[in-house]
Amino acid sequence: MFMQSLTLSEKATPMTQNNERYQIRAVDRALRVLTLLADGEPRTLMELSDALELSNSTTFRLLSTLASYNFVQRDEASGRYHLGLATLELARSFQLSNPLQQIALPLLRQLRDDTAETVHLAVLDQMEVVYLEKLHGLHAVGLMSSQVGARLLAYCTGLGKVMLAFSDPQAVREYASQVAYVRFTPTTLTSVETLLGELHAIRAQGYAFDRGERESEVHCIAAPILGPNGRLEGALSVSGPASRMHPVEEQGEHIQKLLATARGISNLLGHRAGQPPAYADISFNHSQAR
Amino acid sequence: MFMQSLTLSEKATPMTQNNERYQIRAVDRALRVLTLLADGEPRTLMELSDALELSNSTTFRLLSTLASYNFVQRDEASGRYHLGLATLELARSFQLSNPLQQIALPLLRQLRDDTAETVHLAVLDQMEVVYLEKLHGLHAVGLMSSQVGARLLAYCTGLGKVMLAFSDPQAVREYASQVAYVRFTPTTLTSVETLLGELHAIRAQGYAFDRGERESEVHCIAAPILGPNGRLEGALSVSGPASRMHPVEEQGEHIQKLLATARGISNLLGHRAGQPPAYADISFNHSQAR
DNA sequence: CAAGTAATTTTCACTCAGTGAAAACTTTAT
DNA sequence: ATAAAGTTTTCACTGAGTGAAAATTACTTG
Repeated sequence: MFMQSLTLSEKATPMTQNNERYQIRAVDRALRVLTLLADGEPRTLMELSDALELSNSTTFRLLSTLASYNFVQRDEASGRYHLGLATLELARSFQLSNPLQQIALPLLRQLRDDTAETVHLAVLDQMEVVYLEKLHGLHAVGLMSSQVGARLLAYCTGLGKVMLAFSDPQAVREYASQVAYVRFTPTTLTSVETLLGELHAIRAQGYAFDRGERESEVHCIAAPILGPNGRLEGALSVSGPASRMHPVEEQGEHIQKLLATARGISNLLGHRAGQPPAYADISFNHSQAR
Repeated sequence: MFMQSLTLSEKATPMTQNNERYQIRAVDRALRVLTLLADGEPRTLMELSDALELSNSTTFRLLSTLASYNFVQRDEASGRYHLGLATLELARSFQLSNPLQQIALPLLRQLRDDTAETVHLAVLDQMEVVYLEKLHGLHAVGLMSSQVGARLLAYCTGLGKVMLAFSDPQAVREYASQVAYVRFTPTTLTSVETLLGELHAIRAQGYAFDRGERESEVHCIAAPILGPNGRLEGALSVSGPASRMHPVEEQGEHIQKLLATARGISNLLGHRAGQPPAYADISFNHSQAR
C-alpha cells in the first residue's frame, strides 16, 4: 500500500516518531479525496476512482460520507464533485482559534494603518510558506496575488527567507541543496550559495528584504516572530509596489515599525527580550546531515 | 448507533435519497472530530474520546491520520489538538474553484468600488446564511463583524431574507414555523407572521432591506442571484453603517447598482432575463407539508 | 424517441481492517 | 522520590469496509 499527500508529509516527520503506522485506511483514503480535489479541478466519481485506484463503490461511499458533512458537494449540472462549504467553515474556525492569529491580528492592523501598505502573516510548513493573514494596504488593491491559505516556495519570498534564516540550519542546508530553483524574476536567488549567503545576512540584521524576487513589482520587508525558547513561530511582512518601496533597503521607518510589531507579537507569545533564537546562524553549523 | 453533524444535516436531505446508509463509519468519526474541533476549543485526546464516545485508541488513530495530512495539529505546549493548516489550504481551493465565486468576484469588486461600501456574497445552506466573500468598503474597517465562512440565521439578515424569499415556499414555511426567533435588536423580526409578510414584500420588489436587524448599526440591501431555470444560487449585499445607509429604503443609487450586479452575475450563471424564479411567491402556496 | 452506452447507486458475501481492552510507556503533579 | 494522569502500542476478535457484479439511472446517438 502506498501513500501520498500532495500538500505535505513527503517524508516522515523528523522529530516525532514516524507515523504511517496507526493510520486508518478508510480515513486516509477520504483525506486523499479531499487533497486531490484541492487542486480545484472538479471530478466525476470515476475520475476520482481512477486517480485514487479505488473501486467505484468505495469511492462512492467515501464521497457520500464526505458530502453528508458538506466537505464535498456534487454539482448537479456536471455531475462532478468539488470541495464543499464545510471547508470554508473549518478554515474560519482555524483562524479564529489559532493562537498566533488571535495574538497577532490587532498588532497587524496597527502596522497596516501605520504604514498604509499591505501586511502579511505567515508560517513555515515543510519548508514552504503558508499565508495566514493578509491585510490590504490603503492603496489600490488587487495588484498583489498573495492569498490566505496559499503555499509558496520559501527561497523566493521575504517571508520565506526570514523564516529559513531562523530555522534549524541542518534542515535548511538540506532543503537549500535539493530544492528546484526557478528564476521567477531577474532578482530571484537561484543557487545554494547565494541563498545561504543571503540567509546569513538576514540573520545578522534580523530581517529580510524581497526585491521583487517572486513578482518584480512587489517588494517587501519581513521579520521573524519568535516564541518561548526562541523558537520560530512565523513571520510578518510589509509589502508594496516597487514604485513606493524602492529601494527597499531605505524604508527605514517601515523597517522600524515592522520590527517593533514583530517584537511585540513575539513578546505576547512568550518570547523574552534578549533570549536568543532557538537555532544558531546557518554559517556556524557545518556538520552534515549524516 | 447515532449520528450528528453539528454544522448541518439535522434531518435527511429532502430531495435526494436519504444518506445515513452508504456511510463509512471510520470516516464519519473522523469528520466528527473535525466538526467538534471547529468550535475553536482545543481538546486533549481524552476530551475528544469522551465527547465522541470512542475508545482513546480509536481517537488516537483518527487524530494521527488527520494530523498526517495537517487537518489537525497538536499543540506541543498544552498537548491539545486543534485544527491544522490544511483546513486553510482547502478553503482557498474551495474559493478558487467555486464557480459562483469565480464568476461573481470581478462584478463584486466593481460594485464595491462604485458604492465604496462593504459588499458580501453568500449562499443559503440548510436554511442558514454562509458568507462566501466579503469585500471591505473604502471607509474605516473592522466595524462589521461578518466573516467569510461564518454561518448566520437567515431571518435576521438581508441576505438571508432575500434568499428565503426565493426558496421553496413549502420549506420556508416549515422553517419559519419552527425556528427559534431571537430579538437581537429592536428591528429584528420575531414572529412567523412578520417574517412571511416581509418575505412576500421582498419577493414583490425583488430585493431586501436590513434595517439593523442583526446589528443595529449595520444596514444593508440585498439581492438574489439566480441560475439556470431560475434556481436560487446565492445573494449579494451592500452594507454600511446606519449613519450613511439610513434610511436604507432611499439608497436609490446603491439599489440600482446592486440589482444590476445581481442580474449580471445571474446572467453569467445561465439565468435568462425574463425567466421567472424557480419557486412561486410564498403567499401563493398554502398547501401544508403533509 | 427508442435503443444503446456510460455512469451511478445498490446488493452481497468474504475477509482483513478497524476496534476496544488492556498493557507499556511518558509526562506531569505531588 | 512516588503517584497519578495521559499517551502510545500491542493484541485478538469480529463486523465494518471492501471489490465484483448487478440494478438502476442518466446520458448519447441513430
